[in-house]
Amino acid sequence: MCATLSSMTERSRGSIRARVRAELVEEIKVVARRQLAADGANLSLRAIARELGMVSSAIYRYYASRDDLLTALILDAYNSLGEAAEQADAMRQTNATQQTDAVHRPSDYRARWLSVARSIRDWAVASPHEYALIYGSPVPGYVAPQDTVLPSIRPVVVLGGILDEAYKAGCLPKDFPQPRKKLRPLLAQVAQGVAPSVNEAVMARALIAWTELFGALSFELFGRFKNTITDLATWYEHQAEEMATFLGLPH
Amino acid sequence: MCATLSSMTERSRGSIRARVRAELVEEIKVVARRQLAADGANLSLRAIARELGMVSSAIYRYYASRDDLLTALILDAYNSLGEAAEQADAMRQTNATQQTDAVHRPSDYRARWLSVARSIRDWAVASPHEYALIYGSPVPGYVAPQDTVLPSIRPVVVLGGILDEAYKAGCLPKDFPQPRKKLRPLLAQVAQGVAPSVNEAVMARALIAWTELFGALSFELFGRFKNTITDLATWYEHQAEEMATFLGLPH
DNA sequence: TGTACATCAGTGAACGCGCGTTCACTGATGTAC
DNA sequence: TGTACATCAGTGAACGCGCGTTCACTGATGTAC
Repeated sequence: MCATLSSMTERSRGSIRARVRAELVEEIKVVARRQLAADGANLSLRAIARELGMVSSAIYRYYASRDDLLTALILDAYNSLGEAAEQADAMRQTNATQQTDAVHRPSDYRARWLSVARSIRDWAVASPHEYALIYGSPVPGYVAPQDTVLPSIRPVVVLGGILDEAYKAGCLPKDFPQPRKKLRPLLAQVAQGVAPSVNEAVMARALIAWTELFGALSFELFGRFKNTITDLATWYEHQAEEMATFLGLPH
Repeated sequence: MCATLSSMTERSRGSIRARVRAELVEEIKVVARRQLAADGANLSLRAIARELGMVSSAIYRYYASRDDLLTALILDAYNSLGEAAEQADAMRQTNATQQTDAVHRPSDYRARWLSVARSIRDWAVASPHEYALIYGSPVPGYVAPQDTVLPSIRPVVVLGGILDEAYKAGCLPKDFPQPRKKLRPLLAQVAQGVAPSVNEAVMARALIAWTELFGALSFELFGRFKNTITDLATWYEHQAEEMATFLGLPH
């Protein structure tokens, strides 16, 4: 592994080329994201190439097709949202730990829930077109490959983790209304991947809360609240709190 | 108003032409709707003309532009959903009235809520592309004209009406958590147009329930529950019930 | 250190297709006297 | 009832533009001896 100087030079030159390539791979996505803003998901390789001062066929050195580029954008969006949620929770968690010396107070779970919910909206408001890409109407003719599944559930995993811990700590009610029998095995399976110790009733409410938050973001970002609810940040905060209460997260 | 025979003949011939015209105005929309299914909101006048066996410029006898046609489709979608909701409520209401001779039982409001919620999903599942048109990501470059606003709130008005009556009949709790001060005037204004007698706290929960239901439909129709929740009808029903409870609608 | 070869980024032309919209026109249907 | 005129649906060509993708190519960068 210990390279000679000359081969080091060669390698670093090699890695320069690789780095330039990686930079262009990124820059194409940056330009593509900017185009999403103007034209929705109908992105045009030719327009991207134009903006980069390249010939349209040059894009094919970096992405095999338009759909490939779209997949890359979708993956990025999922991961960037997932990261935002994970970081928000990690920060909130360490803060809480510092304060009480690793003993969790019941109210921590609610604070973490709210903090993650907030981070999700912050991300969505900052990147509305990426939000539309992953949570808006599906792009006609485009089929998401299988490897978008894991990145796509990262935020659910974060929220699920909070509820899982809260449940294990005995901080969630156990008397939520039971969903119908038909639903229980389905909910149990979802719980297994997201909040393994939680029962079906809590899982059902978790999904409902999750659905509500994303419904709220879609309404906000797709302009359904124009001229009615104008203070959308406060309104979202209120919803996140109502949903925390709906889940039985203690104050 | 009593026309002579000859002028009758002329008029009926005239109205035949008008009827043929009206039929084509409709048929263009029918074909356009079918295309929405295949290509999303990027509908193509040329493709529509092709399917109708016309030349592309002939469409302009019926719609001034592509955007005009899109507006017509959006208006139709809103009205068709609005009608479905209104009818569902009207039917449920007359049934209940027949049974108890115009005296409303407290449980009627919950039944009406559930019935309208169900009708909204039924409509959405039957017309997924029209749903995407009005509740999916906005079409880039397209601005909805002002006259879509009224049709677009018809379902909210139906649900609002149910809550308004329930509230007046004293069937809804009055101790819901107060939203923050900042939100109250906004909520009061929404209530004024939809459920005038209801207070801000109930209005807030109504909006949350509404948001949840539409979030659920978007998740379902945009394929976010693939391979997880498979019995989507039952799952929606459960959500509608949880939201009815969230609103305090009595059993 | 220098030379011969391989890799790879980017070019430019082409293929074959799509689109919305305008415009002068033909010919049928409807109207007024 | 019959004729002269106006309305209107639909045509076909054209304008001016867009697109994704392929392919043979040039020339620079990197690699192996």
